[in-house]
Amino acid sequence: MARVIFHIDLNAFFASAEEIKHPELEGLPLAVGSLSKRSVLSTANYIAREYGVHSAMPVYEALEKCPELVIVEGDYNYYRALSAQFFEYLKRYSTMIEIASIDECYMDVTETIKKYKRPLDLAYQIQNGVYETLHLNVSIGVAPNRFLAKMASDMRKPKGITILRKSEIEMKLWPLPIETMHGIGKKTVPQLKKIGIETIGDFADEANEQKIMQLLKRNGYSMIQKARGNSSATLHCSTTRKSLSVSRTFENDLYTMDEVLVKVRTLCQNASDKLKQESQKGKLISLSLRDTEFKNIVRSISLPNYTNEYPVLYNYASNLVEEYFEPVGYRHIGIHIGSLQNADKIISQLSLFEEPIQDTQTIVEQLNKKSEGKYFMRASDLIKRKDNE
DNA sequence: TCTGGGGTCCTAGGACCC
DNA sequence: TCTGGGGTCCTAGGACCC
Repeated sequence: MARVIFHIDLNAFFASAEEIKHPELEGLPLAVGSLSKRSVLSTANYIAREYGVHSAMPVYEALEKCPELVIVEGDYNYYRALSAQFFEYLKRYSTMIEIASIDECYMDVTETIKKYKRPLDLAYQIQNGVYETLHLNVSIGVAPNRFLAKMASDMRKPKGITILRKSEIEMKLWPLPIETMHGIGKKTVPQLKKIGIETIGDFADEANEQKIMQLLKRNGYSMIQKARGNSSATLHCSTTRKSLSVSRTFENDLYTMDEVLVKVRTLCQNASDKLKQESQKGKLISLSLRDTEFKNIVRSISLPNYTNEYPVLYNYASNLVEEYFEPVGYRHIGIHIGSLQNADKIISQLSLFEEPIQDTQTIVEQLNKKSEGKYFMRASDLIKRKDNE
């Protein structure tokens, strides 16, 4: 049965949120970023965009394009709270909501829309309702599946409502340049152009199918189906997070291991705080290092137990640092915690199989004992020893 | 004065087990 | 004895998105 999917997108969300907080800034070119020298913009309002300023643009470059640009330091707790209100408001229209990011979601309104005379009435009601309740503008795409709804909401911004029926894709979707296709990024675009794919229509064309499949492998098939209007209408409404990360770019590059360890300590503390706040524990820790040449390495290790304790995280993270540090100059460090589980669930799983529950204190003591007399121990050795015990 | 921070998903090779 | 195939886990890296 055909579904009706809305894709709802908050327009220039962070910038609009700042205009609510600071009404005096309305009418000025405004961007949210950070004032440190290596920062880039998160969002620019539509006035700033007229100067060619856009998100992910380095601050210095944005100021070259628009010297009068007002840059506000981001207040992400405030944005998260506002975003939660936005999704809460939408729930009155349908509980089948897939949150795609802080400022956009998909909503299955197949049932809701039956109560409306004209299908677009619901979209207008939501658009007006969000503005009246939260003073935020949204664009809405209306389509039979997720991909088309997303493409539709992108077609008119800000404050647009766009319907994209499958019968209309030849006219409305296929003429668009391939770089506007959701899921095709800046690495793939030049490769596609090389084989003569310039538009979404070219991508959907059966004559190009073999070439595209060769280039994009397995992913190619589902992308081709999307371009032909055949993507899934099933929403993923679960909100369980799978990983969590904290990272920082530093104003000055770090050249010594001690400097790196100091930063890693703080990042692990932050990661631990966030995990505890959400009652999550992780079983995988990764350290990412970006050097002055912008080369990234990521080194990870599976932990013997789920944890959210700072001493444990730091122990493994510092082992990774000591194992892989090179005096090349690092501009960015990240700590990533994966394989997350709800903390309560872990306990019940353990007791179910009657495995010994090792409390954090014990682990820390063991780790400390093993490190005695040594400058450091490789994380992999720790795991091996654990397995042999 | 080059290029943030927080996510998701996919691929691919090797280890290891049966 | 010269060599299989399937499944799963671990690790590294990369593309993409907002």
